[in-house]
Amino acid sequence: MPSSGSSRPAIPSRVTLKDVARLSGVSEISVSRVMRDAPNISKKLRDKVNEAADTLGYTPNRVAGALKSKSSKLVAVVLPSMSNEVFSQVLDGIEAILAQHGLNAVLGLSDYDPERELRVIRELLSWSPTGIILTGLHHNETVAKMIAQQNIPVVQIMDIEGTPLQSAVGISHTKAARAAADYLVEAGYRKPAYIGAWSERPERSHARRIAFEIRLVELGAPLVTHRIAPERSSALVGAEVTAELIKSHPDTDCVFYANDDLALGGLFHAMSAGLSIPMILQFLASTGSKSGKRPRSGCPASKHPASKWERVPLNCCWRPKPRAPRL
Amino acid sequence: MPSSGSSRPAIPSRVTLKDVARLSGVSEISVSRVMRDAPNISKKLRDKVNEAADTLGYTPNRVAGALKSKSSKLVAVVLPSMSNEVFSQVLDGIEAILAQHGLNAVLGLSDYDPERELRVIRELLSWSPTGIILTGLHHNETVAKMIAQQNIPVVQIMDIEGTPLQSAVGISHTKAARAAADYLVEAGYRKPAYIGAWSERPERSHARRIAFEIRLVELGAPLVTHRIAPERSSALVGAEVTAELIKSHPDTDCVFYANDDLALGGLFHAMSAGLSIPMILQFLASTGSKSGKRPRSGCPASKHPASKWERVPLNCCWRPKPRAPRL
DNA sequence: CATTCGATTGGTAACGCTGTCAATAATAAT
DNA sequence: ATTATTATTGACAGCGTTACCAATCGAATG
Repeated sequence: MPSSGSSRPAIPSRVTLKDVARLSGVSEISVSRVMRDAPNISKKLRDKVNEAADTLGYTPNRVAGALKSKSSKLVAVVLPSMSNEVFSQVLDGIEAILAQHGLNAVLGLSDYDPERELRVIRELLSWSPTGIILTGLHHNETVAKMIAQQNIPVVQIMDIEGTPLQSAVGISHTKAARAAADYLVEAGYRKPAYIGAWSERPERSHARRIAFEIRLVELGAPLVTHRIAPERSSALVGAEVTAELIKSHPDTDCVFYANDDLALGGLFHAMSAGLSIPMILQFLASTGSKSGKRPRSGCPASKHPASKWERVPLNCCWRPKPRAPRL
Repeated sequence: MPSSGSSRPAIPSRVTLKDVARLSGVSEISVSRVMRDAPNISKKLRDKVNEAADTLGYTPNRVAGALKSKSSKLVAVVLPSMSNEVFSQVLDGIEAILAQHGLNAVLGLSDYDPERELRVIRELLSWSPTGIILTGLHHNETVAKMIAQQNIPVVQIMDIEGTPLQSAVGISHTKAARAAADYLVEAGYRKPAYIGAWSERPERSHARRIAFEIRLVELGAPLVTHRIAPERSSALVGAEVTAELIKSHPDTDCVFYANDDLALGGLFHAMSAGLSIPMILQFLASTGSKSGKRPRSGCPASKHPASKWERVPLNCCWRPKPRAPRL
């Protein structure tokens, strides 16, 4: 109990470093170091502090720490929306790894609106995150400048075709679409069609379709037709558009869907219309459990076997400090 | 540019209140008030400050604000996982409303593990969130105590059967299951089966099954059989279990699935096995676009028509201060 | 005209923690 | 033994903002 007034119940004001320091008879900074698991702490001190902290039920105040160190254990994650299954899986993966490093995700959704995305990024940056994850590679100058000011790592996901601000993790939508075209033609299909939705809003789907079409022409099996629904993608739209497409182009022998839910709808239509769907088994197989622990080699956050240490850029662990060059 | 050394490029250190105050010739606190859109600010002052802030490209440092005010514009959101479609939709909805109020979600995933949930909650609370959203009603004393210490609003979601810490938003899984039983029996089905997965890990599904079974007995159409797969739910599991169940109990005329992906798998199986599925259209219809703006009446964050104001508990807007009683 | 009350602005002191620098003990090197 | 190096601990000063209190100004009151 940090402060106990005698007159009345007293506000159980937050337990701070100071309280722990007082109880354990060491300096505040030492408590701070123990809590952060810094290197070069004697076991004796560590034990003393931990005991006091447990007794008081101390929880570090990350806000104060972030203010002083100008970097928090938060990672800004900016996604376009949660409606697309892809992004919930992405977020799941992000969170899993962040958690292993004691980091937390602060989420921002742009709803595919660049202006809104800008606002969201600005908002999230005001939390001094230790890094930021953006979706896509198309970000304007303002974004670049804002992020540069904070000097934090940026990872852009979902796309790798273009120039990333720093680093990009994703797939080449062009190559993916070409691979799909190759696969279909090799499998013997010659009358491919394409179904997209929401007017191809996320540019990535447009890039995919174009690459798909070009490759098909190269392979001598050009697209029979394509449909881009104006609505957002959904299983219902997928089913309806598929029905219409098959009806007006009965010679179509395969369909490339821009989205998983569109494909699902198409699948429903095909099944109920009695069409043969040779790939359904593959689909089912790929719908298997998405969970399971993903082991990941991280930096050894709590082991400091050697001598001199420094924070690594990600700020989540320590590494040996390079020996300073003598003059 | 807050500080520009003449000797070298100089670190473009963060633009702060002080810089804005200097440029606009007012006090720091006034700048702070303008940025927070506090009441009782003259238009002249507001304009001066805003202009200076724009010139400098000032962005408030939420971390500092949170430290001083002991409350941030973050809302802690603790969900079990992102693998279940339900939770990504829930998160989508949460984010949409929070964004309207200038709040941001900090995400924590418990992976259905109470111990891990505790860690995550502790972690998130260290950011002085302005509120916290938990999943389910079953939380132990420690959680209750930690939250009580911070004195913030708690919303528990997904379930309303039990005693919430403060408030709960969700459905009655018991009633839902009974309603499903009623519906099926009324629709003429008499040989119901049940399929669940992952050993009924989230207690809610267990509650649902029991209520379903009881109601079915009451209605004179007891469960033919049930299957609880040990693996996590997935379409593949749904398909396999359905196949097995139908084979061993061919008289089954309807199935209650614990999860949407299980049901999807069941649907696939049924379709490819040529079974009639009277409800597929309903399913398709319900898979429609999940997006769309959800209008919501919030508190008027930026209007202060009257005289004396104070922060409202949620800390996202102002309300008139009640007149202090005279002695 | 003096007084009151509310509207508007400013000054000061933290919030709780960690970066920086410094001091002391312990150990190894010469 | 003496010096160099490393391991370990501490003191101090803010980080950038806002709570709290005080001051000023104007208009309305009596």
